[in-house]
Amino acid sequence: MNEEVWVKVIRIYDGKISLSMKGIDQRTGEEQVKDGQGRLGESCTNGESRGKRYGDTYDGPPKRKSTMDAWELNQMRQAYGVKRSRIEGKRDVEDPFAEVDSEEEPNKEEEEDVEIQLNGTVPPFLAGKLAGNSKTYQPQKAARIPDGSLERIAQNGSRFMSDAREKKMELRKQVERARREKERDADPMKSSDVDSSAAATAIQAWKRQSRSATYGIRSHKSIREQRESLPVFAVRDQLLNIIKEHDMTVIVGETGSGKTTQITQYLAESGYGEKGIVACTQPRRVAAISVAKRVSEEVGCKLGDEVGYQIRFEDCTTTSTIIKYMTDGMLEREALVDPDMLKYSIIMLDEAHERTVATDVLFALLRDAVRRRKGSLKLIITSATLDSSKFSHYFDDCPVFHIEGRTFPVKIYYTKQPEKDYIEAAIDTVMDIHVSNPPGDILVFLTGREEIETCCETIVQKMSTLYKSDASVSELIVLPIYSAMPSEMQSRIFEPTPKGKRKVVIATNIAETSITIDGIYYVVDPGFVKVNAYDAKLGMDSLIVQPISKAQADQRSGRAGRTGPGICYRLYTKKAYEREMAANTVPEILRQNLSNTVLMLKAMGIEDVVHFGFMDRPKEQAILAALQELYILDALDSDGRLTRTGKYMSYFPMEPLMSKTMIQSVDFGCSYEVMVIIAMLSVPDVFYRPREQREKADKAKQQFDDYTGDHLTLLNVYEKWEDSEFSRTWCSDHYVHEKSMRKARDVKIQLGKIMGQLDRREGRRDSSIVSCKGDKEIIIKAFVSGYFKNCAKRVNNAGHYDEEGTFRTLVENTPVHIHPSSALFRKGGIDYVMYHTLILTNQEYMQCVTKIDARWLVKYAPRFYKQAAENELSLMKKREKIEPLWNRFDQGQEWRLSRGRR
DNA sequence: GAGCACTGC
Repeated sequence: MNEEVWVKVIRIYDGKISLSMKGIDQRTGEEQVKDGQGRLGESCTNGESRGKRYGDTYDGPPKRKSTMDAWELNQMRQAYGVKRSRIEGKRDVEDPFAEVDSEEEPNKEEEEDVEIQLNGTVPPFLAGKLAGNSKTYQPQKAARIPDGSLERIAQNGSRFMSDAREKKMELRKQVERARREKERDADPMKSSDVDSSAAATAIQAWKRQSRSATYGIRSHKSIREQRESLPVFAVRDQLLNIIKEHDMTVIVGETGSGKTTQITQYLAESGYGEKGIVACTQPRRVAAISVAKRVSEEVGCKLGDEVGYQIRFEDCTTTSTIIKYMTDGMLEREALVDPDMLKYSIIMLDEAHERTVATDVLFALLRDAVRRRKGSLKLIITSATLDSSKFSHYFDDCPVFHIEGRTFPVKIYYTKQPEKDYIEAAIDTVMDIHVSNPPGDILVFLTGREEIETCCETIVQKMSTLYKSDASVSELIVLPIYSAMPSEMQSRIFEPTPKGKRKVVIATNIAETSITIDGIYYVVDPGFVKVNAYDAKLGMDSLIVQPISKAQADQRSGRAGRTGPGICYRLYTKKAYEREMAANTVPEILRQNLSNTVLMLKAMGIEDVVHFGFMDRPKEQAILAALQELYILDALDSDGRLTRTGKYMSYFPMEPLMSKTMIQSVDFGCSYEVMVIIAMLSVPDVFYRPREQREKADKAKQQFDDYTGDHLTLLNVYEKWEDSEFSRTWCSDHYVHEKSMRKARDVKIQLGKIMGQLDRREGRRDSSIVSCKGDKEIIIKAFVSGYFKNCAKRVNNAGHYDEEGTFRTLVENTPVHIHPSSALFRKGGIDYVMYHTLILTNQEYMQCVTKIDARWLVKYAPRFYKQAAENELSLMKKREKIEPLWNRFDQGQEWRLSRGRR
């Protein structure tokens, strides 16, 4: 009588086995689940309670539904042994993801044996173009002579640093040993804190220096006197004439010329403000805010009235705003909705020589807008001396206007011989300056946090022995600064130096442009910088130490001449400067993943991205890789045109993988959770880990760890912070960066707003932001549907489970490892993982890792993955014979996986 | 059992 068909489902998850029954009730047509004891569970085909899609017009990825459904139907048929028509009738639901929340999935028994293969997706519009070249893709290098002394030093690194590192390791081992012995002997109630050990306190000595804050020197001149004393004032009329006669002008304004604050005012005064807004872009937010503040004081208005600023989370402008300072990224996003820049009568791209990606994109967009608007839009580009002719040529051979700067002369010293060890040389130079030169603070440029800390410690140690042997030596205050440092500590470098003492600031690149410190008379420049070299083929970031460019070297030495004549000690030879250094730093756009930029261009209606009018065109392969990525994400169709999904993705200010995940999460019914996690992923690392308190910090982090991995760990952190009512003390108690958390909250709010805009666009009445209420698996599945490209399997070279913990990426088969900071580090029972980024340091590491079920890849990325057929060899076994490729060679059969090695 | 230049939307 009862025609129910029940199937036994064995579920192996996290090492536990559960047994349940699954079937279809013939009377109701509902799918049902029984637990191991035969009790009836909740129906699981009903997708209604899940989040809804963007209304009924959402068309989704065109081929996905059918492919996926076919596969699923097949699986169900095999598992259930039910007639085709019956299941298909049941599966005929609107929502392609109706099944995603089912507790049990068919075919669980095969979980351990799933093999995943790449489909070898090549976008039809790129067929043939990807051939071969990608193998030869090399990231650009800054140094001109690869075998020069600088490049050699950069590659070998500092011997001093490695020795210091070894010593510290040894010290830590000793401390650890002592701690263990103490624990064994003494009573366990007594805390044996590593932090209080003598060794640690010695290292700590320099950190305890602190001083009361008193700020800067105020000028006694009136605002008008100050304005008229600036070099740019002398050429005011001349400059306005040139701008009047030409649509585009390049201005070479040296530091201290007053161009940033004055030119906008001149333009407003001469009537440009009546036809539209006078805009001025800055590469950094702090610059936009502080300049706007200064100018509003000069104009004598409230900030936000006639003079305002706009940055990502803050729009301080009104309808009466005439002069607007903004970040370049902000203007770039405005170009999405208003490519002709109709709001503006004149736009000044300030600090253009810094060549941020946003400025580079704006170069081409604004040049076109100026040409289209025929005289009603003007463009000013400010640049350093070195590129002015290149800039002029690019902007239709426009005039170049020079404004002298107001800085003091800087005497430059080079070393006679290349320095063997730049850290040691830097330390010695600082000590030398302090002992034998007249007063004036010192600024040292190093490449990273570790170098800076070691350098600080060594100088403090050396100084303390010096004080003892020579009482006449004045005190040297040692101050580190780098971006990842908490802001309270950063502000210490601005405190004026007490009389009779000297300050040495040891900084990264942050002091090159972002931060200006008063009172610097001496600059020590070893000539190196840490840069990100992005490998487009592997999708891997790596931080490498490189020689700086001439422009950078000059920028650094210029930092000594801001308050008086200064001296710059370059720890390299004059020959190295002249012959080995590149003239300019390689623009960011040539070193970066371009998928977000390409998506924006496509969203602006620019079809031929490869031939877009960049000033420095990125390598074709980098653009093609971006196009391919966008195609895989369904942001582009098979002709390379923007899809609806792609359009929606472009509304989000983040990389495409994230925006895709965000959009997909609505269908999965967990958009709230995904929104929080994405916000957390788009801010700098939230976990604070001072090196003297590592163990405490690690313990604090473990409280948040989720067994599935780091994505849900981040969610935990945010929710706990929210529970604490966004408390600052909660952050410091749990070793969490408050600055990052607050930014994450801002991003979350912004994401919510964008989602709301999408809802309105789709005419939806209910919000698409829905919570899955603790269903972890759904959240991870949503991420898989966007991040399927970033997955790895735990296998060794021979294709077996790797005992050492090596994974291999599914796309390029690159060996990678779980980063020690991950919640999954050294955890067993993990076959497949999804990661957020790859970073190359000592090893290739996956950062932010979560374990996944391999079949989700086939289910949610059917265009990209397929399950290996039973009669085929294991993919890993085949790798011994076959080269896995995204078939770049054979246009005719581009859906085939790989090509035999002949 | 290890290491995170710097921005921006």
